[in-house]
Amino acid sequence: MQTRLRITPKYPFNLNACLRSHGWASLQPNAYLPDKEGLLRYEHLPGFGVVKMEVTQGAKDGGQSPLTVIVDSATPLTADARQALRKRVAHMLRLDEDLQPFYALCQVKGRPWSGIQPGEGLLVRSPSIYEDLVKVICTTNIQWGGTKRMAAEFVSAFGAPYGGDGERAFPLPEAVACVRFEEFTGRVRMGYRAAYVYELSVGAASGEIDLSHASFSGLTTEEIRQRLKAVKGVGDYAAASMLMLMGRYDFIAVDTVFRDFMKARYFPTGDYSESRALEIYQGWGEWKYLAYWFDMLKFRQQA
DNA sequence: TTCCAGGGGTAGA
DNA sequence: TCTACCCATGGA
Repeated sequence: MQTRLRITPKYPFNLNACLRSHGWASLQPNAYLPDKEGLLRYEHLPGFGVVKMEVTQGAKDGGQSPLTVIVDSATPLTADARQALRKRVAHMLRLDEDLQPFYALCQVKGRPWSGIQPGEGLLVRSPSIYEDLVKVICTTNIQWGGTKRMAAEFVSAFGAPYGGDGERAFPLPEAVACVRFEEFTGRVRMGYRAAYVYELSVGAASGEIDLSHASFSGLTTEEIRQRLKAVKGVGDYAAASMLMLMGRYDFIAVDTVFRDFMKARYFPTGDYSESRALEIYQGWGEWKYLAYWFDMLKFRQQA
């Protein structure tokens, strides 16, 4: 059963540029479709089931060209499922996020930021905070290939299946919480991160850890940061990454990617220090992460 | 074989 | 608040 949904972006948006700008689009249950310049994902809609969806955009240069979502499901999409899916796609692609103040500041700051096309390079995220938290924990102290492997194993071991070909949606915390820790570590090789992901899943399933979007709305960035850091396995890097995914750009996630870029762009003589590196983006206020992110994207494009 | 990766928790100062 | 030390796992 196939359904086509059409979503017109409220602001300029370039799907392909967003999918290619960082790795989130290729972490299971997501996959980047290079030939279609689109996104494939298996999504679990509670009360309905698991669907397969492909998101593409008509115009290659983005703009406000409509997005097409082709949804495959075992039974016809209900009105509720259709609405839930629209909401999730919009959230994943940040279609409702107003970045006009950031783009205006970019024009003031000049190169390379003034060269940013609105809607390019935005960071794709997951429909749920739980999924992003698990994935961010799986980026810590490991190479990208390891993160992809862990996401794939986690989905394969605990995700709800779509059809019979092995494709699965991202697991719900309840699916993890209902097995013992020994079984969890036996099915997914996450190393010492396993304890963090398991504890997070048990807490989210029991309601002890509230990861609903609503529970974070209205909080200051610092309040959200403190809540995130209360999760075991989440330190400064992971909290900053999560804040970015949640649309708060006040903090920069300092990791090897940040350090390597800063050394290449601003400290080629080897006098790098973290505090001096962070000072460079101090004037960007609530847009520091995006300033750094686009600085890096433009630097890479140039290289 | 050794090092270290898109770090974080903990103990001790 | 800062620093050492330890943490599983796999790629280089």
